[in-house]
Amino acid sequence: MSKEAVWDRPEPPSKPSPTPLSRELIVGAAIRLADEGGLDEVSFRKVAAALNAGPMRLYGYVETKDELLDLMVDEVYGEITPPGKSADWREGLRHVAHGIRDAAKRHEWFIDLLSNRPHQGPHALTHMETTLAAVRFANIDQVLDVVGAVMAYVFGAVRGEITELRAERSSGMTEEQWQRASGPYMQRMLATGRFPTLARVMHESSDRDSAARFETGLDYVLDGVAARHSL
Amino acid sequence: MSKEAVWDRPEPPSKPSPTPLSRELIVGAAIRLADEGGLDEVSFRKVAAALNAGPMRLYGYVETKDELLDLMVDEVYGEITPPGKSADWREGLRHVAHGIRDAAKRHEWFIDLLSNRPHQGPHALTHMETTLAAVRFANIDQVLDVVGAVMAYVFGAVRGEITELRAERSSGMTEEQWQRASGPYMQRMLATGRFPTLARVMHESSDRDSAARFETGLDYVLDGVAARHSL
DNA sequence: TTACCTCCCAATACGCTGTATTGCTCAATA
DNA sequence: TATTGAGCAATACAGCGTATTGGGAGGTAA
Repeated sequence: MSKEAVWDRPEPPSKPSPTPLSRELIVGAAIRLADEGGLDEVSFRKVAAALNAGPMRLYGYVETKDELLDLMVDEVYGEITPPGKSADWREGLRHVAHGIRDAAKRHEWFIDLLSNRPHQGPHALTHMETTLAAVRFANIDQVLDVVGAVMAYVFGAVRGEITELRAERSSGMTEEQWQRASGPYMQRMLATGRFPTLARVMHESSDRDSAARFETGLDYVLDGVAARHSL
Repeated sequence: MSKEAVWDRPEPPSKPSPTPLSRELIVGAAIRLADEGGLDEVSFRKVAAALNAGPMRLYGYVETKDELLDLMVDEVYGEITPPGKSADWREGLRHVAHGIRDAAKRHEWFIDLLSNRPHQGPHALTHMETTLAAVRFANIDQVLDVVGAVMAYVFGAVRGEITELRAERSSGMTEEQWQRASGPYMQRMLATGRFPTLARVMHESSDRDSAARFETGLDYVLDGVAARHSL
């Protein structure tokens, strides 16, 4: 007795055309996810899903999640254009500073991945190389000090900007004044009278834009370098 | 028919004497765990276990894990002694800088919690208040710029130090030289000849201790402030 | 052509996370 | 004494990184 045909038999799982994968594709997808939804969106499961793959397939290309994050960081370093061959160390360091700041604004998660592990990817190394090369002092120890200090300032300042930006976004968007943004709690604290200077700052300071503040701080550092080494 | 006695009946769960709890106890336990094993050791389950309690009991005192982390951060701010009433703004800012650096060395996780959210706990606010008050410039905008720049440098520099320290610890302990520490990979990269300045730095720079480098950078910033505002 | 082997991928599984929900037990009140 | 309320423990759920397992396709040997 021949069985009747089953016309509407569902396709067997049907291989949703297993996309060929690569490290670049994976890192790219992870960066896209992180740009859109923050680092929380970067999980092996989600990255894989974005590439029509099962989570475990990624392990063929990337050993651990930490490695994926390292690759993402290095990719960002790759986006930063190196300083030109100008003889002016100030100009060179300014270029580097803005390069990092701009990259961090494009990829807000970048700054969160700084504390994990020193950056030794190829792009990070070339970035370091060109930065060091931009400061042509005779004394190599001085070069290290100067570059180290500028980088420290830049990372710290950018971290602050991003943090502030996130706070504004999460606490109701577009509050132009910080004290309004942090709402009743801050008002109450200031009302205690225990923070007179803080209160004065809140009320009397003109809220200058963040780019200008970044620039001012950078000027302090560069001026300090010039003063110390009398350049 | 009377049942035989069961002499070795296990005690019913027996209430392991439910320790009284408090926010301070919880935050204290969390800090201790983080100091010993890093932020990964701070989970509601582990903190609760350290206090002989079930995980869910903590929710009576702390709303979310983020709140717990905020409390930990504020506790650290509380440990930092404020600058004295000296009239010297340089001295004041130096004191603040070292206070933060020392605290971060005691609690390495502190620096990891900086990017999450602006610090507005009571101790953080007093810290900010005393810091601002230490810089008695007439122009309040200048005060903000200066304090902002110094804090940015300090946080960035400390982040770098901690990161380096962790890398040394994880890659085989006590390698005095960075290039040796990062092992064959770094050697290969330098051997490519693509990083001449980096190579020169690695080989020729004297490895000065991190405290001195921190100090030098801080001097740059303070000198720059003095130069810009001609003090 | 048929049998087998190998490699790649998917599925499953484990232990961990933060936290919502449920249920129990004891103390104080009506 | 009966009832209610509070506080805590236990359970449950969805997500995580990743180790392990299993199956199906492709190439090779008989």
